[in-house]
Amino acid sequence: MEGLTMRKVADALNVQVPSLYWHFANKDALFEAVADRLLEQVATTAVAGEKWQDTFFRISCEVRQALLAHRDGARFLARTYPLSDNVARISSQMISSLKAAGADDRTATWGTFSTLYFVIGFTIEEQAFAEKRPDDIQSPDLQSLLLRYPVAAVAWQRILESDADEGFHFGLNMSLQGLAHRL
Amino acid sequence: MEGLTMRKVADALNVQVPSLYWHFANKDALFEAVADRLLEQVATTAVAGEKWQDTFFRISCEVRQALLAHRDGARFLARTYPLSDNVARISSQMISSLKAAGADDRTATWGTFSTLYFVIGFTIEEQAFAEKRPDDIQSPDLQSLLLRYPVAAVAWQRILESDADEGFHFGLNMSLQGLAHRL
DNA sequence: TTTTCAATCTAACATTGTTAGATTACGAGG
DNA sequence: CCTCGTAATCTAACAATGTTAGATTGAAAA
Repeated sequence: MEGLTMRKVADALNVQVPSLYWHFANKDALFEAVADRLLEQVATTAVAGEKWQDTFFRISCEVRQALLAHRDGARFLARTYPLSDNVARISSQMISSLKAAGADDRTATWGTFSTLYFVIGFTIEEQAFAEKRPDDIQSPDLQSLLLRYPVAAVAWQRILESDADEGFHFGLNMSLQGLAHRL
Repeated sequence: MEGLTMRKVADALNVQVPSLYWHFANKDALFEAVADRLLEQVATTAVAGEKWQDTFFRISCEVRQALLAHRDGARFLARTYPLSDNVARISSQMISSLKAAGADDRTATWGTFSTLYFVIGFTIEEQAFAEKRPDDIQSPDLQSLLLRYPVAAVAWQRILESDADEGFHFGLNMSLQGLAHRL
């Protein structure tokens, strides 16, 4: 993320840097557009008659995969609150599927966004962890930390050894069950 | 976040810039330390005999408040995966409270971190939204977006008008109920 | 008194985001 | 065919940033 500079973008486009400022007000605006592009292929087709749990599960996985597909993808999305076409389309599909199952406005809205907040939060940490250099993992500071917090040490070992999908599916199903409890 | 430069840190400490590099390898390392400091006051006292739901609720609120207390607090935390004292203490308390209620290792670990992922994801968006300039809210582009996605428009209006606490409590209780379903 | 070393300093460098203003390309109107 | 306007790019430069090399301080240890 720190490596994506206006000059590198311009080089990739075979163009000089100031030309970018004709199309985007500043670097933030360009980054916002980049972040939004990540979600372009998510929830492009609505599946008729699908159970809301399946809709939520499918779209959540799509969002996660879309963010994982590019380095720092999740952090790009977290930079700005996106009131964009893509976010509107994605959230509309989720909200509609909940309403079709009888949810009221409040439950549909917060149920949808709470689920998305988990997805984003999880993927940020997943990606930050995946890009973490492994030499930090075995530093003496960390070893002493594990000794002082044995409960956390066990949890971290589990996180290290297990598939990331497992944690994601656990948390996602947890959210869905909590949401089902409201319906 | 973009405004926090090494020079401003040095100025605030009445010190020249290169002195900072004696204490931190680079800007990233300093930022990591800053992010960790945000969580210093969270979960400092364990409440004996507390129900795990109350522990989760209390610590989650403390984390959110700690991040909201400083500009871009949540984004600072999201920059790096923190294997720190503070995170170990916080997660240990949550995991222990779940195990005391009979949860197995897997449920305790992923239940704790899934809840924290929601807290972080929610707070990132809450903070990004709060610092968004209001002139963007009424742009013609956004107005056309609301017309094209009426379902999302209703949801956004609800989010705009409602207290942020309401959404946070909804999502948090949703997670806790989903987690209770596993026990 | 000398030595050592943690901590700070001065000076400089390459890179970054951004702006001002000149230049090109090209379709519309006379 | 010429002219004009404007979308889009360019050249040149600026201030600010992260970072490093190497000199200097100050005080505790030998």
